[in-house]
Amino acid sequence: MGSGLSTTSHALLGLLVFDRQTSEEGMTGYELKQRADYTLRFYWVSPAMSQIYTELGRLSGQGLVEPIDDESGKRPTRRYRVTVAGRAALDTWLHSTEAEFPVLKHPVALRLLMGQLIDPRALADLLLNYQTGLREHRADLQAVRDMLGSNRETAFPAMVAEWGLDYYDAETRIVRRIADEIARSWIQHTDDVPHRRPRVDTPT
Amino acid sequence: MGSGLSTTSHALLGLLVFDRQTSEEGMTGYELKQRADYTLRFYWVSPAMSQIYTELGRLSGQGLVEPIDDESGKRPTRRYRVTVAGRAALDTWLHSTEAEFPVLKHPVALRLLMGQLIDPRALADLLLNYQTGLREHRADLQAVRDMLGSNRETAFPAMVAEWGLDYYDAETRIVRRIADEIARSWIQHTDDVPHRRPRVDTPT
DNA sequence: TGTAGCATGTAAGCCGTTACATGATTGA
DNA sequence: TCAATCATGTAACGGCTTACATGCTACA
Repeated sequence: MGSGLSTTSHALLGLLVFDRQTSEEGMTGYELKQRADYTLRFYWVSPAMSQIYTELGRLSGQGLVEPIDDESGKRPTRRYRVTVAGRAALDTWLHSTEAEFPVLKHPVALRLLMGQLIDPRALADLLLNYQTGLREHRADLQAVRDMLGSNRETAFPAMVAEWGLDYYDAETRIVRRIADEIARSWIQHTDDVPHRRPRVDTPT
Repeated sequence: MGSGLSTTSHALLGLLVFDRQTSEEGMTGYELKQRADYTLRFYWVSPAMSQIYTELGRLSGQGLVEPIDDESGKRPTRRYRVTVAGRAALDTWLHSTEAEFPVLKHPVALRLLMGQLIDPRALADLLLNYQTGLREHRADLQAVRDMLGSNRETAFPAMVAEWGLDYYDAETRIVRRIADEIARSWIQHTDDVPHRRPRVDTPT
């Protein structure tokens, strides 16, 4: 990364730029975490609280964000605001670095790859659980999309939310098809499935 | 993780179980890396060589794989074979741990989220490059799928490869739609979008 | 009164990468 | 002979998580 900042740093910087949520200026680490949980997790990750504070410290050290000690509230908190340098750093990142190809870590597909070693019932459960997870995630993301409405300022976040929804829909269709396929072929040859009875003893 | 092994460890253990590629018994770290590059990267990650050797050392230490010093070839190499305990550990992992929900790190979606800050031309490039990447990845995965043929032993890997292909197809459709949408709305309001360098108003 | 949420951090440690180091074999 | 590929590792370090530590505020 040109400036020595990770993608996560830039993502947080981006959240900070699109502040507009409270009447206060800037955001606290806590608020940042909430925002990350709300949206960022669907396309990137939601860093741990400790990581947020660490990044904020780093960004602060580079002068990309500016801490404002806010005593006005019921309790003193530290808010962070993007500086001009921070805004410039984000622009540079957006315009002069290539976007890497997405990385997908898919434990369900990984297990299905070894489907031969999995008990048919466990396999069915695996896909069923995943379908449930998909429904839940989709619902959460739908709430995000609804919240965004349809005004010009939120057009891009809304677009990305819809992208995510489409992705979940596609994934749901594919998994349903696979589950059906497996169920069918299981019924057809319950006699010769090459599955060894799983020894559930502890290794070593 | 029950046994203290990472998902990556189990993934490598899985590759080792479905050995069947050379006449030799077991696989070298190098071969394992090739296999990971070939398939694993689509659903999980392909660890660095150094990481492969580290994992092999760890698995070896736990008695889950067994090193075989092979002097028969032109040059001595160390092959690794899954032990009975290793096979049991994989079974345990597959049957008694829940599969987490997939994690997607999507730099393109992340940038699109901040689309407002991106120059329209750079934005178009971003999506164009991604579409190229999708085509390339799809072609690589198609080759994997073709290689797998349609016999009983490769049914699961083939299923997962097709899943991946469907995913790339869905993604391609979505991105094309988004790119069109952006192009259309850009043409519609070229009046209120700065034509040259985007000096979007600084917050504050 | 006590629990959930707000709020901020430090420390230990894992997972994984890049860089470094080494050397043999194959084929243009 | 020179580059690419095969082959195996160690060292330094970054990014991120969990666990730990602290304390205030709202509310049931």
